[in-house]
Amino acid sequence: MSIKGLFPIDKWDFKSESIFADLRPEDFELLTAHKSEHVYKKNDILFREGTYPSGIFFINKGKVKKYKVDKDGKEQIIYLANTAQLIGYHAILSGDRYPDSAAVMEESVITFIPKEDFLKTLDQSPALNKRLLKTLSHEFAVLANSLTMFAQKTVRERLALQLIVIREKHKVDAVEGAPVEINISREDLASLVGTARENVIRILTEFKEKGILETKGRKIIVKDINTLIKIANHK
Amino acid sequence: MSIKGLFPIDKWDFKSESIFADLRPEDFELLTAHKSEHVYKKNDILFREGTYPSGIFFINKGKVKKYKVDKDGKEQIIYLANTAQLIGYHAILSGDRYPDSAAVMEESVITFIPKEDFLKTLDQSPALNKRLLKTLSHEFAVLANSLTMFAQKTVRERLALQLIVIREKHKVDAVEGAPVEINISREDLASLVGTARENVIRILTEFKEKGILETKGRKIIVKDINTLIKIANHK
DNA sequence: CTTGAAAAGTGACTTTTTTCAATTCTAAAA
DNA sequence: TTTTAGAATTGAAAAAAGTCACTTTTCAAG
Repeated sequence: MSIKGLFPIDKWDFKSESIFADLRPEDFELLTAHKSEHVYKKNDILFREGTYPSGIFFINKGKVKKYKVDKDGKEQIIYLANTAQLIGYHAILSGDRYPDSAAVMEESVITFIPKEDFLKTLDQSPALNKRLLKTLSHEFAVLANSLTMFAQKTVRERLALQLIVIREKHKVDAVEGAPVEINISREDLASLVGTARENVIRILTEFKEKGILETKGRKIIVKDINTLIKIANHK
Repeated sequence: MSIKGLFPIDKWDFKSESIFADLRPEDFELLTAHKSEHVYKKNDILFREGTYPSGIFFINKGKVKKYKVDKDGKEQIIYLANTAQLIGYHAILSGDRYPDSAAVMEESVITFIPKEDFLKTLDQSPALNKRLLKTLSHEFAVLANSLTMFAQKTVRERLALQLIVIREKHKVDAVEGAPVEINISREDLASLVGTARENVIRILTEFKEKGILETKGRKIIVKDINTLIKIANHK
């Protein structure tokens, strides 16, 4: 997935290839033996930083934020996970506690798979091992990229970049052809970009005045993605 | 490794448990069948971002920086690797190109293991698979932590934190009992902290005036680690 | 259709960080 | 020991980002 060749999205977001794509039927059987499905409401919490993991979560449909909270309660969003993505496996693999929290951003349908089944499947499936190694090292590269972005880009550039990335993500669940409406609170946007809410609002206003985007209630509609790309790449 | 219980270093740095610790002898044999050892000089480059990986590098003794360079040539250090650490495996696992570059920071002895041997060993060793999954997910957590730090802490706080982390790393190769001399250019320090060199220098001067550290030529000696910890944690 | 609480937006001001243009220092090589 | 290039340092000014106090808008429950 790329925008005019300029913007390889998988440099900025995790590949969406399914982690379970090449499992043998018997492995898939074992993995999903005790799965359960739930509908979560907005703001429901899937897991909390510092607790021990009980299983993994597959997002059938919806949006989930992974975030960390610092001493002052300030939230930092690490990643926005979408429909068809799996979360919560890092802690199980590392044998440690969850390094971050996860909360549902809009009503979502999510499948839970107990830790034991995941680990058992991992023991008997070389394909799953290989796939997870690939996924994790790719995720690492994406995160390293984010780090560089935080260290070197201005808030304005980071916001432009995130708007592009979020818009791409929204496409997954969007109606074909219709303009993509980005539905995210200014607070979450600020937390994703790593700045204050007021700052985000000011820059959004500037973008609106320049015709780069429009708002419809609280939703954001990108009108001029090329300028947004230019801004994100500037420096 | 922790400092007064306050500061779990493995939250800020990768575990130094050897990745090869629990390999069977025959797997270790296969892995090291075609290894080669070289002495690298300061500023030698091990690999460059965007190139295809040819193997993995084990640091027998020395210091290596992993970094990314942006369009303007500005360098961002992602990680400082030390004696007994392994680098360059992410790209091989992801099946992609190197996401960052690696350069030697001081004369270093480094063992090279060809990609083919690494992959073959990976195919026949469940222990290596397990260990790598554990390592990668831990590394991911550390990087997520760094990201949060970049997004939420001031330059002053980040510099304090990095000084603590670097000092811990220097201990590995330091003479027992002697004061730890941090040997890093202001430029590299700035690149690690994600700011301008001048900014680093000003804050170092401030720390010096407050008796938190001393300099000996270009080397930095931490005198009051507790204050440094307080500064790093403030917010 | 109202309405109240949460979210969004504004303005003024402060602090932090960057930038640029010097000058001084350090360490390695001659 | 001297030389000298690269590294470190300093000062001043501009720009970016953060903070605080407040007003307006939105949206969903009643």
